[in-house]
Formats: sequence, C-alpha cells, structure tokens
Amino acid sequence: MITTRYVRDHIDMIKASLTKRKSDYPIDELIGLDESWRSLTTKLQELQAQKNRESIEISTMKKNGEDIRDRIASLAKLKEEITALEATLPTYSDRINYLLLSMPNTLHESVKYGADENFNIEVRKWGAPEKAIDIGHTELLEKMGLVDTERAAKVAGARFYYLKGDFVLLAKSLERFALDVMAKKGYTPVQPPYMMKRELYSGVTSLGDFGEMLYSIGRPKEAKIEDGAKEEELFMIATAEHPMAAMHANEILNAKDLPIKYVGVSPCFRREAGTHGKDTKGIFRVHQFDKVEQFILCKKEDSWKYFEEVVRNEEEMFQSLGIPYRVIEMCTGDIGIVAAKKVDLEGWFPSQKRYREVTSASNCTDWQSLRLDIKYDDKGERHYVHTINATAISIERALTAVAENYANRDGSISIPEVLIPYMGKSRIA
RNA sequence: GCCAGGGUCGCCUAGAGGUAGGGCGGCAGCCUGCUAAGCUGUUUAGUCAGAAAUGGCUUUCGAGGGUUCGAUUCCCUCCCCUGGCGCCA
Repeated sequence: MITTRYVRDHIDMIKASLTKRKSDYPIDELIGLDESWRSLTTKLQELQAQKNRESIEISTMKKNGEDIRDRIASLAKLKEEITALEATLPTYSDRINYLLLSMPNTLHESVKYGADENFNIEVRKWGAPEKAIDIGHTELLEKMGLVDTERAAKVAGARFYYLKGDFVLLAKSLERFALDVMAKKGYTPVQPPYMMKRELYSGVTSLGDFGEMLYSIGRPKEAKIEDGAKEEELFMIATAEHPMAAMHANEILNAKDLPIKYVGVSPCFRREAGTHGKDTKGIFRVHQFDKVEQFILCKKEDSWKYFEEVVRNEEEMFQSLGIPYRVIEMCTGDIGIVAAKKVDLEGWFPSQKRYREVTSASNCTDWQSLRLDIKYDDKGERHYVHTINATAISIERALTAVAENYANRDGSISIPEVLIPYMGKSRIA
C-alpha cells in the first residue's frame, strides 16, 4: 500500500516534482496530519498493550480459580478509553488515505513544465504528410455506408456508432494484426473482464476519473434491496490497461518472472464528460471503442527501458500501416497524476491538415503498484513493480487515420498492405 | 438463483473461545570435499526508541460489524473459490 512512510522516505523528490508541476497538492497538510495520526497511534498502542497484559492476567487468575470480577470492571474503563481514541483516528486517516490516493506521481526529469497541451513537445516525425484530401473521414465513411452515427444516436445517443460491411472486417483485421505483431514479440494476449470493482479501480487511475471517465453499473440484490442492503457497483473499463494492472493486485511476484508483458484486447467505455463540443461527429471520439493495449510489469530499474520499447512498438505499428505520425512528449499540464512520463503518437489527418492523437504510452512507475499492492521479491528484498501501459492499436481511432490516408480520388479506400492478408481484398469501394 | 463445503504468513496445511503450530520455497548464518544435504535463525504491516545493528509495542487467519475480560474459533452482512441442482449463449 501507499503509506505516509513512503512519502516521508521520498519527501524531497515528491516536493521537487510538485513544485515543477506548480501543483496545489496539499503536501504540508498531509505531513501535519500524519504527525498527529502517529502520535495518537502511539498513545493507542500503549493502551492496547495494557489491555492485552491485563487480559492475560485475567486468564491466569481464572485458571487458578480466583475472583476476576473487579479486574473485569477496571478493564471496562480502559476499554472505553480505547474506543474513544479509536473513534478519533478516522478523522485523520480518512483524509490521509484520500490524499495518498490522489497524490501525483513523481515526474521523470525529462518532463517539461507547461500549462496545457499547447506546450507539449514534438520529439520526432515519420513519413511524408503531403497528401491532401477535400473530404474528411467523418463524411466519407457515412457516405460510403461504412459508419452510421445517426441511427446509433437514435438507439444509444450521441458519440455512438454502427460500423458496417467491410469496415467491420477492417476493424477486426486491425485488431488481429496488432495482436499478431505483439504476440510475436513475446507479449501474452489477454482478454480481461470488462467491468471492475471500485476498490481496485481506485488503484489504477485518479479519483477524478470516476466522475469524468467511468460508467458505473449497479447490481442490486433484488431480494434484499428492501432490507437496505447496499447495492454492489461495478465500473465499465475505460481501457484494458486497468484490468491488466488490477490482475496482479495484492500479489508478490518473483523477480525472475519479470518482466510480465501482456497485450490486452477489449472494448473501452468512456463518458467523455468535459469534452462537449470536441470532435462530436463521426467515430473519432466516442463512448465505446475497441483497443489493443500493451501492458508491462517490471523491476523498478527496468521501467525506462521498457517504456522506450512500447513507444517503439507503437511506431512500428504505424510505420507498417504507412500512416505518417509524430511523437509528442506530454508537458506537466497534460500528463495527469498517474504517469511519471507520457508520450503520444499523433497520426496525420490530411483533411484537417494536422496531426491527431492516435496512441498514448505512460510509465506509471510505482504509482499503480503502490495502490494495488503489487510487489516483487528480489533475493529477499521486496520492491514495488513498475507498470507501463501503451496503446498498440486503438481500433476506431486508427480506422479514421486509415480512411483519410488511404482514401482514393474515385471514392474508394485502399487497404494497407499489411492488412490485405487479413481482409482478403485490397480495397473497399 | 438454491443447497453444501471452503478462504489461515510467498505456497501448502493444522488449530474449533485463552492470544497462530508444522512443512515447502526464499533469504541470512553455521557446518560438511564433492550430483548436495543437515542444523539455526528469519520470512504481514505499522509505530516508538536508536546514527546504526537491534529492541519494545501494536496489528494481521477473505472484508466489515457484533457478542466476550479475551474471537482464527460463536453471531450478522458482504466478497470470492469449489462441488451439486436450476437456468442458459
């Protein structure tokens, strides 16, 4: 678990990182609360020790057939004192736990300060983004009958879609292509649960995401709901990263089994609260999409090596697809609290004449493992694993990029060469 | 959904109101000329003292509550696993 002990041991690093972010995280409040909590805890432990001693004495007296009534009465007073003290502790520990869960990760030294996404940094480009088209993917796909968002709106609301015909086959081809590439690299394919319990979900992402990003599902126990039994709640996953991280919660892994490399495939469900007015048409930003996701658990000293690896995998994937892209490093204003460093790939969209986000890779270092309690044993020493997540292919996003970059003048769409074996044809008309 | 059994330290397993025992694995040490074994210690988390080695205390038997001087053990709620029945792509 993440503890105040961890914070005390790393306080200089944490403070420096918060300063760099210009974060208003109340680190001093946390430290103050922790000091109060510890002094109360010490007092409580002394009382408990006394109670235990007396209890054992009563045990021996009883065995000897002595009268224990007076002793029990005096213990009752001590018990009251303990109960009262225990009741004050949550005042501190609840707030401490909230602050610990929401504490931003310590940034990698290479991350630059920036107020928002406009200050992200382009580190390299690939491909030739000279192609220009008049009609964007949104209009083109509707016109070709490959996507139907109007009927989807009727059935499920805005930001939903039907894929149709060859586009469904193309979507599945992309998915299988990505799985095959990753499996060949030694990543184990995983199809995770699509819903998760709250307690585990709070370990993989920021608490703010519960309101903004996640859909929740009530599972009322019908027979017992009248008795006031609380209903169980599950959260729809926003990415396969989350159930893959939670998969090893409360486990102690053996260092010799690391790294563990997974490639997950799942639908992703996102409320997209707070994105009103952004990309409202088409399938670029939707409430439900499919994604193939890379996930690695590794030793703490290896995570930056594997972070580079997953970004390289993303680049290879887009190079194979022949889609021009650039690599962007997130600044402090766009990185969130979970990642220590985050890198996106942005693919070229000819109709918009600009690059748009198509993948995202994060090194979360020990942020998730501290909260999910995922350790590894390295020759008797225990450490928290580092976790890395990265898109392999986000299907619907990639489909829009393919549609734009492979659109032909005659209104057809060519199939990227690597997908032809999966599709069994070279173009969609 | 119903019935039955179960969840004990990294893994396995005992304990059925008196403060968690054994085995395996890991780690540390000792011992022994040899495919390795044996012996001893250690192996939940937190907190206090200490520069540290270390020591004290608290906590920990799926989670939370209750009864009790005292709960792994009894009671209640919930989660999960296994088996059987029912339902079912």
